[in-house]
Amino acid sequence: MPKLPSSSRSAAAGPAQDVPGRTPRNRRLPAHERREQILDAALHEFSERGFGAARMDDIAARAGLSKGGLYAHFGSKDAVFQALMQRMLLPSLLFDDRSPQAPARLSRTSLAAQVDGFLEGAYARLEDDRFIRTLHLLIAEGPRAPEAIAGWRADHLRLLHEQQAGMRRAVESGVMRDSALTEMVHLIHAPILLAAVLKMLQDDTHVSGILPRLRAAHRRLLLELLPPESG
Amino acid sequence: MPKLPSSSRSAAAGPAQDVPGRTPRNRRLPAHERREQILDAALHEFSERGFGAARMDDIAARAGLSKGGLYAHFGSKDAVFQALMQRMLLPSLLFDDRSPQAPARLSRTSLAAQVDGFLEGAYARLEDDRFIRTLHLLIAEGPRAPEAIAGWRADHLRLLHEQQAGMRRAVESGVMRDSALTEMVHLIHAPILLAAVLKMLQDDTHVSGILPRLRAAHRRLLLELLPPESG
Amino acid sequence: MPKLPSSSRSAAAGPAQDVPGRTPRNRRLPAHERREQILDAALHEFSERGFGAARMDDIAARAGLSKGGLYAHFGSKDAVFQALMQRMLLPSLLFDDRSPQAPARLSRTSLAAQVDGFLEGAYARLEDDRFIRTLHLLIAEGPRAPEAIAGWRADHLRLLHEQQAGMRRAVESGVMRDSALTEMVHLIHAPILLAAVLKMLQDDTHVSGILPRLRAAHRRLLLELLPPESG
Amino acid sequence: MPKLPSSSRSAAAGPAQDVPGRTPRNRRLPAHERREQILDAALHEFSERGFGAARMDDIAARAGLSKGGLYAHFGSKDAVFQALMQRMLLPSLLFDDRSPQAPARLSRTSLAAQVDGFLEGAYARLEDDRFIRTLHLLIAEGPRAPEAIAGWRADHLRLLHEQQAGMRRAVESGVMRDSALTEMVHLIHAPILLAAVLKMLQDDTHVSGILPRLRAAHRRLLLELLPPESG
DNA sequence: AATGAATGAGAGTTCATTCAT
DNA sequence: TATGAATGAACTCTCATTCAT
Repeated sequence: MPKLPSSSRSAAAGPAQDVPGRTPRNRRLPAHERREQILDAALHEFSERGFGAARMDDIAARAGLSKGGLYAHFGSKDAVFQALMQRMLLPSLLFDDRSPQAPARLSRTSLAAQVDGFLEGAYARLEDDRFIRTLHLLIAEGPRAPEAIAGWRADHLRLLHEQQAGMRRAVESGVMRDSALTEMVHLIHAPILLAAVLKMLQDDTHVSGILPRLRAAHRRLLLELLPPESG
Repeated sequence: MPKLPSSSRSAAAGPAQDVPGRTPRNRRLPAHERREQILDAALHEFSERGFGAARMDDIAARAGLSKGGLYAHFGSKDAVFQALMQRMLLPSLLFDDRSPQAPARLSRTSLAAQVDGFLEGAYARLEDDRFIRTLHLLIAEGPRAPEAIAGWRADHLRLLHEQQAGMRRAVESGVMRDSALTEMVHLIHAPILLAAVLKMLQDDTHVSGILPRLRAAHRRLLLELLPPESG
Repeated sequence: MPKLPSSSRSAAAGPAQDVPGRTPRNRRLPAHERREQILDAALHEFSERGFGAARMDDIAARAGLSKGGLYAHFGSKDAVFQALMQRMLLPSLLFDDRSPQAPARLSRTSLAAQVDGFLEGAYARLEDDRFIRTLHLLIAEGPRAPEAIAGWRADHLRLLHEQQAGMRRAVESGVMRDSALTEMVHLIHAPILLAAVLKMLQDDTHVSGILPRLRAAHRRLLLELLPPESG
Repeated sequence: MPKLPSSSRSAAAGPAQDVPGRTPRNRRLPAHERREQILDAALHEFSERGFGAARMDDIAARAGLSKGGLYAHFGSKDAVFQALMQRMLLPSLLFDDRSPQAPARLSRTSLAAQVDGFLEGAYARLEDDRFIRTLHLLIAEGPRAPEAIAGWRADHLRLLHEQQAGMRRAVESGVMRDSALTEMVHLIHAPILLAAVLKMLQDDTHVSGILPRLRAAHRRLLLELLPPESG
């Protein structure tokens, strides 16, 4: 029986040594750049292995310095995590402000264009590995960083409220129909979250097969329900 | 920067010692029962702390035996996790088969009833702590148990395919309208996943405030798009 | 690093599960037979893995009963070891009394015959796996069982003294020459010990190639030095 | 039956705590020196208790660092053992090259001198505790480190072949007699192995009483058989 | 700022031994 | 006697953190 070293490391996940010293040890980097490199490395390791299983050694190696050097920038593993959460959850990471709102005087054509702009932004973000990793980390380890999460929560609520208000105005001004979607903007975003979770759980080939169809159906949904009744 | 005591244990989760000897050490249980107890305990500990931070001691204590005794039933922490995933994902996790399908000859009334049945089942499950825990664990630690996940994937795909086929038949037979929802059943389920993720991330008071409104809007969405054109 | 299950078990030695339940669980065997079976199993496991690494489970399984059953016969792992040593070191395990001695009136012919008898016995024992295992165990773990070893020591000394006395008489009576070999009988046995140790350390093919040549040279040595000068 | 306390620890060997902090914790030693200290400590512990019963804590303590520090130098207990075997077996363990060979033009006097040199080296090594420990470890735990052993095997065979060839040349050039000893050099070394094994198994007082006599007889054996017939 | 040897508190795992059945 | 679930004390190994250099 081959000796499996420890059991707290997934057999499925490749060892971090496979990507040794991604950054080739640039000495004495400006502190700010180093912090960014470290947080990039931390995002990778945390989302790959989870907070508990990620090792400071691996984060340091991926950031191109030694474990000791890492501690010159962050006082603890938790500090790295908190800082990462802070950076991740800067406004509009999960949602940007391009979701269909209601600028004055909106022709149907421009509504379709706006929907397409929204979808383009949202589904493009799904292709960004960092976005998926971030969301995964948020879901998986969020409860570990309640304060950081609190910031995200507030942000998230504010954005949704703004969008909801915009919807309401759009309906009142007649550029959008009153529908389930304008009643709860959550419904507009739900398919994107679904897609993101699928990317976390299903294999890539299946997801990349489904994504375009999901996007098309999502577009159809929005264009079926958002435009005003007549025209 | 405040120094966190040990850093690898969540500050949010209370220590397991707070609930000592939950099961009062029933000696010599039939192996089958013990396994169930252990998996129950494991679900609790894993979802509370994550796989990495959960301790075999705590799982054992919660299951009412010693750590050594635990190892008589599962050869490793990973094995516990695998078995847990196996057991959890037997009944299709995210969906049951009550989502709106198309029995022959369906009046609009019965479609509404069917929609309500679907929503009732889905949103009731959201109130089940075990469901949320399980889904959280699936998302957070899924990649750790690729084989167990593979089973879930297959299940999930099969169910979706069946539902999609049902939708197609319903459209062809005229009991449902051709819409974004019938084109991609995913869109029907997306709001529920959104709700589940909100439950994981937002505080309970906010979520319980939103949930009924989300459910109402979800219902409205389905009833706006599913029924056939005429009526 | 692939996860190796435990580290205290040699990767080179096959797991004991490979030979599961060598004896097919005969229930309620006479105590004496069971003890013998257990000691056989223990000899195998101890010599294969060493005392420390041998497991009571494996010994029990090899003996055809459960761990609990084993403890009905021996109170502890040490007790098994002690009993094994006792049994192993019954007189003349390592040496028998056929080494060349001096019966009255010994022609040179019969000396050669006696040498051959001695060699036959000694080198035949080298082919006996149990002999090699026993000697290996004696060397490897002897210090663990000082009392058992004490018995062997006494035996060993007594036998050598007898042989030495026999040699002296043979020289005095003129049937053997006074030589290094008669001065120290140890020298007569040394090549056999060498062969045994080689069997423990070198690979079988090499040893089986060397053994006949060693035996021939050993024979030549004895016949060169033991017979009286003239004739 | 007297119950032995823990049973997996030899009653004969004193606990390592009796010699606490043998090395007074020199912090930050160069890695190379530390490795040597660790291997020294490992030789002691392994040979005292056997591989299985030796504890990493004790090895670390004896080497003057903490258990964790030990693992910075060797990845596992097995790795320590392998490295130890490697180091131990570099200089040919059992034989050096001073065994009687045949330099050109060798008078009988110088042959005797050469024999004495050989015996001096061999029996001096028997007084070296490290030699006995090493040999004991090789016999007792050799099968655990097949790769390390492979190196030793090759070495051992090479040395014997060279000696054998030297013997053949010595016989052909007439400086040695053709005898059992020149036919198989093993016979020359056998008494030394016997002495070593006796040191492992018999008590010191007995062995130190026998050793000089064995050495004398060994000398006599060589001088009786090696010199050429004439004189 | 950076390095990496060293620490030390666990955590996972093993296994001799016990004991209810 | 026999079974095998259960115990608990070790033991190996890990890793966040410290600190001499």
